[in-house]
Amino acid sequence: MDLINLFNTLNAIQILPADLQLKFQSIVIEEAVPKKALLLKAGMVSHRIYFIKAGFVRAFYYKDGNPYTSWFMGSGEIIISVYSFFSRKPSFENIEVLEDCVLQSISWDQLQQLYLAFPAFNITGRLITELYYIRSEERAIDLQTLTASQRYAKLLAQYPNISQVASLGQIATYLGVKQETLSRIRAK
Amino acid sequence: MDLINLFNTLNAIQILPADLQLKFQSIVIEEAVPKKALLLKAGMVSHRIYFIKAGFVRAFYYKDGNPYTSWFMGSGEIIISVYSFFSRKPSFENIEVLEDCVLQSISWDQLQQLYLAFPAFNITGRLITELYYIRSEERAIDLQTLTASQRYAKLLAQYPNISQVASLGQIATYLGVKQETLSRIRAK
DNA sequence: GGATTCTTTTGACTTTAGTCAAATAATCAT
DNA sequence: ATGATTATTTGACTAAAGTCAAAAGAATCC
Repeated sequence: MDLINLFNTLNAIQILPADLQLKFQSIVIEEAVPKKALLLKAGMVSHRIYFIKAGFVRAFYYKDGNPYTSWFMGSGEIIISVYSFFSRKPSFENIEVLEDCVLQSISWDQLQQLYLAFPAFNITGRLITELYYIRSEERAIDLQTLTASQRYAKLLAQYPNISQVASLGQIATYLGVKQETLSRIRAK
Repeated sequence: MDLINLFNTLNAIQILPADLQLKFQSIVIEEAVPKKALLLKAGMVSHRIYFIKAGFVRAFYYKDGNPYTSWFMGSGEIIISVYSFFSRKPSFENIEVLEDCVLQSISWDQLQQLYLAFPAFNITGRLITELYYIRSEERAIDLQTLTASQRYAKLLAQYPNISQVASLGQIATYLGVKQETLSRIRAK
């Protein structure tokens, strides 16, 4: 299996030794997941940690009956529903495929075994958790300090072709504005 | 030293065995910290994890020269600048005492020693980290889904006498509105 | 391929929040 | 205590975002 992209992402955090790379080769599974599939349903426990080899996904949750997007992720990124995956409790959010994906993943149990067998890999694990934490803080800071159009510009810089894969409404709830407002931000 | 409140908070997460309680007795230091003191200055690394026995604090950061409040914490709560404390890197945020405090704390090194000597305490540590993560996610969700006055009502429910210790401007930046707007929210 | 459904845009209007300035209230230092 | 400083409130106005409804544009399905 071609794990080059996954190794590139992990090596950027901390270099993976050769024996750990071999171990990955033996446990990672790869699957093609079509648009509209749900990787995680609210109420279920997140069991797997995924790497997006190709494709695009979003996470969303419901509040007072209305859907809100929590985040988007594209190829080269690692996806989990952080709270559910680490706490082993039911997720409040859903993860949905927006563009046909090739995903590579391992289970929570396999990850724990990697931590036991390769203690240095705990550092990578901790750093990934920190990256997620920082991302969550940054999101709150953006909502607190940026205007709606600044947040939209930032999202576009991160995912330049997001408009081709996510709907106006999905992007609007991520930004915290109504879709009519986002349409007008785009127009100018 | 009176660690009853601290033990109550930790026991609510996971029961602390007697020998660990004794260990705490020997390493926790208690200090009185006056209003306006800075527990952490941006650019410095967060070295200690504090328990607020009494008092009130806030964390804030600067963006484009303007201060923004990240969070408030009161007695019975555990405070750290999560990112800096765990990553051992300089903090982007400041922690400021808003009301004279009695703080109990241990250092990062001591915490690591507790993890080594009492492996089960890792679970408490992980749960505290999760609580912080959830708090950060909840903050983003509130900014995304609630109106300014709903956010203010929620803050008041959490810290009913916050107006006595935090200024209008400090609360306003936490809520993501101008202080004139918060003044008008209060008026009605 | 054309009707149906869903998504996005536009328009007119309302509500909410921001801006700037001045007035009032509260706090602090001597 | 009292004058000075700082914090909060209020007013009049502007800007931004929300609401509701309808029209235009895309995508999808027999």
